[in-house]
Formats: sequence, structure tokens, C-alpha cells
Amino acid sequence: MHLNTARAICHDCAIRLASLMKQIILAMLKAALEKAHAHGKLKSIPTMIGLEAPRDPAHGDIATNLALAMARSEGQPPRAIAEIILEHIVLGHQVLEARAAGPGFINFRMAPAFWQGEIRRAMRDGAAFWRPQIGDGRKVQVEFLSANPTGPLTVGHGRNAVLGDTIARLHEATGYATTREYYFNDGGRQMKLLGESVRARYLEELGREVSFPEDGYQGDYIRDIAHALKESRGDELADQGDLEPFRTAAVDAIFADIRKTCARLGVRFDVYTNELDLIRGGAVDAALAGLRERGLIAEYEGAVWLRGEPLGLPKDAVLVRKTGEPTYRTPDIAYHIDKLKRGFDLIIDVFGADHIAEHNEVIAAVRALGHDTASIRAIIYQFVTLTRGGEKVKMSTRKATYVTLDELIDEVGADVVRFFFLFRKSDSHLDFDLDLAKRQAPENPVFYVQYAHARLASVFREAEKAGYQRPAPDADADLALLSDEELGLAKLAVGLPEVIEAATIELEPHRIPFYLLELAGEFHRYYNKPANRIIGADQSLTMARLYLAALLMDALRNGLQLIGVNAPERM
RNA sequence: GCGCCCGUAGCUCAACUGGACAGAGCAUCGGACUUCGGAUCCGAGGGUUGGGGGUUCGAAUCCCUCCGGGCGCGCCA
Repeated sequence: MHLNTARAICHDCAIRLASLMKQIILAMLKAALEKAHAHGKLKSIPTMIGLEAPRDPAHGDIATNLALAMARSEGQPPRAIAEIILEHIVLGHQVLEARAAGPGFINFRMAPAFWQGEIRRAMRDGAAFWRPQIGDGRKVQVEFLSANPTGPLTVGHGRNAVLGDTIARLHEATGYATTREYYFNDGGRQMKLLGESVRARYLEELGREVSFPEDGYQGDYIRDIAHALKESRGDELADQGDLEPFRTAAVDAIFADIRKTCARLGVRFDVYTNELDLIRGGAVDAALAGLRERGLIAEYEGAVWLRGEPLGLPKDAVLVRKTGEPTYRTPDIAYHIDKLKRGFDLIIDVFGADHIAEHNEVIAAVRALGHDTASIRAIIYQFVTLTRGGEKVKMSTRKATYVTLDELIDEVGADVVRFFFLFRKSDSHLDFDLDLAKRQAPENPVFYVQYAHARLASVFREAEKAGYQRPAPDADADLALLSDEELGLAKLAVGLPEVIEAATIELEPHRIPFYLLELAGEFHRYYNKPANRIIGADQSLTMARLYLAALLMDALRNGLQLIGVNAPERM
């Protein structure tokens, strides 16, 4: 179904893996399996091989559950199969050892020279190393945010913006031709209501008695727009019947604000698609006609309905109101067909949990119209709550107590907003702890990670005073001098590409901040031991350690860049 | 009532997508500075992974069921 998974790997595509270690081990296992099979020791050769990093480092660098998985079909105990495989393995110079362990795992330990080579490769190849090119130029579209321009972005929109943007960044970085798209509804009822709200405030500004529209937009920003309109146009709009100037003024002003807020977070879009163009282009009518042809339309109570039953949906859903206006989902069906026709290999929709039902309806309708929707993937996030002083901050639009995204950025800064929004699985509710977010202390994960980077930068400043240059990739450093602890740090650092690969394929950007926190933690622990002073009396050792430090800094910087968080040299 | 998501340490969450003794941070308690930035580190306590069944060599992860929370459930988006 999906491109790949992190664990079970088809060994013919091993060459595509971010991890050279996995490529090597897979090739070795494949060769061993074939040899054992040829010798009649094994009945068959599995097509998928599971590889995983053992939790306990004492178990080596990488392990396979191959023997466990084969036990049933081979009719032998796992340990016996493991021994057969081991008999046919040729280690070579890069793999130090392979041994059977536990219930039937085969554990591998790579040679120090292999890791030294990986460190050099990372330093030499730079971005090409850190960002595995798994996309092959395939076309991806990420549709996100897609908030209608009816008011300022809320905290909830923030999670969408950061999630979508980071998913786009991940795909861009890994070799996908990525389009970031913002879709909004400007044809419907809400826009009309927005225009009416502005007109009412405008007339108020002119001192006239007016009744504010029911369900109108009450926020102060409407007054600001109306005020600006009075400043620029005087009273010339007062007695003409056209709503359009108010609507346009509102949409323009609000969109400008939305873009400004996005820019503060480093979020940008390539394409804005609006409902009105789809309607004018006939796409919405065409979708409706297609559904009607297929008998998927019902008409009653004055409205046009999408029939739920033949589509496997729990209920009918309104497509066209009795007023003749389409509902949100109708142009959305046309929009998804449009996206499919544009030839993307992968279409990613980012939206909140409250839209699940609507999305299901849209996809069902699109499929019923004869389109293959397999390339569409949805990333659905749960809601955001704010906590301050252990109390939930009430966010209600109605009571105007809601916190806007801008206010949140004002309070804690863009880096913290981005990091915190990504620091949860999208399936999980996100509790944004404002007290923690504002703390400039190690318990704040953002500062903890950034501090690791700044600390390394400081080491290089210090090293320069002692006459050392920042090591070039081909620097004369003897990496064999590195201790096991240092090699462990390096292993973690060169594991970043795999994390990026998994985060991209699984659409799970939260893996990046978690990884960064771990790397920063390992570094801080290492750094704090007096025996590990990087700049010391031994010049060769100093060189080796500076080389390692440069590697760590590269990993931290690349990871932070990918999630749009600054990697400061000083804090 | 129905559908989707969630339930893991006192709190907020991870767990490489079915693997080896379930891990972090916060909070609590106790420690470490003539340090390349202490914005850091070390140690301790804390768990029947909501309960119960099942599948499997192996389950926090998959299935069933119950309990609890969130979201949604025809003319908002």
C-alpha cells in the first residue's frame, strides 16, 4: 500500500535505503540465504527481511528477526535457523561480528572502521548525506492550513500550518518535487457574511443605526477593516447596494494578516486555490452531474444530497442547500478531482479531527466518480489546548477569549511554537504548556537542543583561540582515537538520515524533534565529563574530537533546519 | 445511540509500526562548578501499558468486549 515501512524491507530495494549499514547487512543476509538454500539447508528464501536497531546497545548495532519469522515455514526452531544462516555468512571487513542471541535474533556489530568511514562520508557529502534522496523527483502536493479568510489564525491553525509545512520540508529535502498548496472557500455563505459584517461596522463608523447580521463576525479586526475603508473611501460605499467592496476589502486584509503570521513561522505556499475558480471553471457542476449520472444524488427537503448508503457512508450529506448555494464539500470534491488530474504521485491532506467525516465523504464521492484515490493520504491531527499555571486556557471564539497564533508567537517565539507543535504525534492531543514554553532552561526541549548547538559553536570559538581550525571534511584527524562513547555519539548522529527517511515516508514529523532531543542529551552528558574535554594537550586527540564535534553540529543543524527551527551559534 | 481518534510513571508524552529487561522530560528527593557556556550533568524513588478475553514463538502495538476522555453525526467550514 505505502511505499515502504521502517522495518520489513524488500531486499531488492535495499539500495534505496538511507542507511548504508542496512544495505550492507541486507546484502550479506541475502547472500547467506541463497547459499544456504542452494546447499539444501533452507526450504525457501523470504522476500522480506526485518531489520531493527536493538534497544540494548550490548546487542550490537543492528539485528534481524529473520530466523524467528522463518521458524514456521521452515519447521525448525529459530535458533537452529539462525545457526544455519550464520554458517553461510561472510563477514567482510565492515562487519565485525554476527551472532545468534535471545529467542533467535541475529545481532550484527559493525567494525569501528565502518563507523569512521560513515563519519567522514557525512562530513564530505554534507546535505547529500543528511537528506536521503528517496523521492526520485516524484510529484507531491501538500495541502495544508486552508483556513478560510474570515479572521486571524488561531492556535489550532498553527498546528496545521507547522505540520503541513514540515511535511513539505521533509519531502523537499528528500528529493520530491513538492507543491505547497492553500485551498480556501471564497464563493460561499461565509464570505457573504464576512462582507455583511464589515458593511455593518462601516455604517456604524459613519454614525448610522444598523443591525449587525446574525451569526456575523464580531471580532475587532472587522472594525479595523471597516475603519480603514472609511479612511480610504469616505462614505461613498454607504448607499450603494454592492457587497463586493466590503467582501474584497475583508478578504484582502485578512489574507495579508494570515500571510504575515505564516511568514513569522517560516511557513510559505506555492499555490493558492480558491473555490470560486473551480465554480467558474465548471468543475463543481461537472462533479455534480457525474454524481447524478451514477445515481448518487437524492433531492428532498429542497436540498441536493449525496447518497450515503451506496457509498458506504453513515448518512446522506448535503451538496447544495435549498438556497441554491453549494456546501463546503461540493467544491472540495471538485478540488480533489482537480488535484488528481494534475498528476501528483502523492497528495497529502492535512486537517483537524473535526473534518474527518467530511473528508471521507469527499474521497468516497471522488472514487465513485471513477478516480483512483490511492495516492491521497490524510494526516489528521487532534486539537490543541493551552495550559498556563496548570490551568487550561479557555479558547472560545464566541467569548473572544481565544488566543490567536500571533499572540502565541509574541509570547513564546516562533522556534518554540514550531518545536512544540511538532513534539507530539499528530494523533495525540497537544497540550501546549505556556510556562514550560517560555522557560529558557534545560527543561524546555527547544532550548535544550539549541543550547547543544550553541555549545558546540562555542567550542569551536574556543578552539580557534587555541590555534585549531574548524576541521574540513578531509582534515587530518585520526578517528581511531575516538572512544566507544564518542563512537556511540557518532553513530547516533549519522543515524539522522534514517530518521528523516522514516519521518517522511510515515508522515510523522514528530520523529525529528524527538531525535534531536536524544542527540542533544547524549552530547550534553558526554560534554559534561571532565575526561572528555575536546580541546586538550594531546593534539591528535583534539583533532579527532573536533572532527566529531563538527559532525554533531552538522547533524543538529540539519535536523533543526528541517523542522524550521533556528540553530543558533550563540544564545 | 453510531463513526473516527486516544487511554503508557503523580503530570506531559515516546517506544524504530509485532520483537529482547516499556523509555524521556517535568514534578519530588539527594548530589556535582578554580567548567571548552551550570541555559549543563550524576543518582534515587515511581508501571499489572484503563479492565478482561483472544491471535502469536513474542502484544503497549493486531482482533473482540467493557470502562473512561476527545472529535464528528443533513443546509457551518
